[in-house]
Parts: sequence; structure tokens; C-alpha cells
Amino acid sequence: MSQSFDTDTTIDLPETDSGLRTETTTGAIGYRLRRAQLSVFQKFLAFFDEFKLRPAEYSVLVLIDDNPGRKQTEIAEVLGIKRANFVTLVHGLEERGLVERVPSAQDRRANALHLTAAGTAFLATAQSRHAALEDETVARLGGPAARAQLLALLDRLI
Amino acid sequence: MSQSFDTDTTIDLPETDSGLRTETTTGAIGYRLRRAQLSVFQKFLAFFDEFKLRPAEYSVLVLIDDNPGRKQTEIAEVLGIKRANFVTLVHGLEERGLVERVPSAQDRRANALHLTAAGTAFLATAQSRHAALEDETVARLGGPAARAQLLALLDRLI
DNA sequence: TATTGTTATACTCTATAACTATA
DNA sequence: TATAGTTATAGAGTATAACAATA
Repeated sequence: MSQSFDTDTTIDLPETDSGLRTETTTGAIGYRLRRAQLSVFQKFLAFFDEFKLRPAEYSVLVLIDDNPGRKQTEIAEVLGIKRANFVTLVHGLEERGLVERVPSAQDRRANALHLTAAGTAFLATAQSRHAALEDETVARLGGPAARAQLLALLDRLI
Repeated sequence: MSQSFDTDTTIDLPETDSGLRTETTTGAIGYRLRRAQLSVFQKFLAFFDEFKLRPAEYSVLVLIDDNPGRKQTEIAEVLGIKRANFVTLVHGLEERGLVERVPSAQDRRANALHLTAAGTAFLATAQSRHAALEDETVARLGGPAARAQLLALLDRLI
């Protein structure tokens, strides 16, 4: 089903500011998903600039706080991070005094992850800031119902 | 508003297969967006395995096809790719015989980008394959209306 | 034998600076 | 002076292999 127009006049082409035709590209779900995700992550980074906190680091802190004493492998796996790469991430959080690696008594191969007192305090501040960011994002979406709708749709893509 | 339950019995905790509490993490829009985007891109890579085509390369081919003769900078900018990094990308497509860099007559600094005959044929096949992937994705979302809903919501996040 | 944490390594993606040739 | 393409380079993120200690 292709359309053809017999006209010499200037018609309303779907063009961007650059004058390029981008419909084919921007019509793809993956493309739009990528742009939106990049935008949201950039906003996170800007919002958490003074915290020097990346999205993955924030997720790790939240996950340890909700699951104290878990092994590195367990936390890493939930987030889809290879355990080899998780070593560097958790090492950085430990160097900042936010996380402790406690040798496990039951399994001496494993490190039990805990937040330090400083880590707990830091996360509390970060979470309240994150709530503000999340509120702003929900507002842009059009409210809690729109947020729920988006999350439901995203889940179908996994 | 916190809830408390006076019970010793096992209650239905929102836990994953791993037994970890992940509600706080997975409630974040950015987190869910990232997971969905990674999943969609991984499906793209698997689907285009025999084409040896990455999402960015596909977008470039489509954009050149819809806008023949444009400069590298123009195509790169639309996709949010730095012109320095775009050099390698377009070089790879040129080496594969899909794209031509034609020195511009009007501006001898610039390269006008065109698809070769092979590039046009390759893209036609890739686009029909992409349409199949997109159809599958739309089906998973729940149909064209759900797709439109998702794209509208994603646009509000940019 | 298998798993945990670790190191080493490599590949992709992204970002900046600086160069050249043109405009 | 500014722009187009390029090179070099550095930083993230991600992937695999292999090792020591332990299960």
C-alpha cells in the first residue's frame, strides 16, 4: 500500500529541524526506546552530579540496603552485571566508605555486602533526591496512571 | 505512610526467584527503561546476526537511503553520534561496499553519503527483516494501539 | 568438581582535543 | 574565523578466560 501524490507544490513533509527525513528511523520502537533511555539516564547523571553517583551504583546501594549480607554474585546477577565487572563497582563504593565487604562465616569464599553507617546516611539522602527526580519524571509522563501504563508496556518487551 | 504487620507466618513478600527484595530498584522508571532497551537491542542483534548489522548501522543506512547526498555531520547529528566516532562507523559500511563517500562539488570539505547498488539491495532485505522484528515487537506490546501508546509515553521522557 | 571473588584482557561505545583542508 | 572530516586518545560499559581459595 504505497501512496503517490501528483503535485509540484511544496507539501508538508515530515521533516526535522535539520531538514532530514527521519520517519523511517524514528518509527522504530528500539530507536525510540534508546533515545528515551539515554535522555532519562542523562537527567539522572545531571541530577546526581554532586553525589557523584551513577545509575548502576545507586541500584547497588538500594539493593544492598534492602538485602544486607548478600553475596557479590547475588547482587550482581539481579542487576545483570557480570561478577568480574562487579568487583570494580563495589570496590569503588567500598573506597568511598559506603559499602563493607564482610567475609562470610558460612562460606569463606564469599563476601557479605553491607552498607556502612555513612552508606546508609548517604543512601537516605540519595533516595529522597531520587524520589524528587522520579516525581518529575512521572509528571512529565502525565501522572501515576501513565507511569503504570509505561511500566506495563516496557515489561512486555523483556 | 508505612505499613506494619503483626504476624509470624510466612507472608507473600514481593521477591524474585533469587529471593532478593528488588521492589525499590525495579520501581524506578529509568531502571525499567534500561532493562527493556537492552532486551530489545539484544533481540535486534540476534535477529540480525547473519546480517552482521548493529542497530546504529541500520539507522545510518536507512537515513542515507531517505536522504541521499547528505554530509556525514548531518547524518551523525540526527542520530546523536559525534562526528569523530561516525568516521569509523561509515568507514566500516564503506568497506563492506554498502555506502559511498562522494566528495561534494559545492563544498570540497564535505563528503556526500550515498548507498551503493549493493547497499540499496542489502537495505531492502534488512528492512523487510526489520519489519518482521517490528511486527513481533508490536504483537508483544499488544497491538498497534499499544505501540502508539508506548511511543507517545517515551516521547514525554525526552 | 563447582563456586566465589579476582585479575587480565579485549571490544564496543562515547567524549574531547587537535590537526588539515577548505569555506 | 568557522566548519567538515579525520586522527589520537581516554573513559565507561561489557564480555570471556583463567587463577586461588574454598565448598
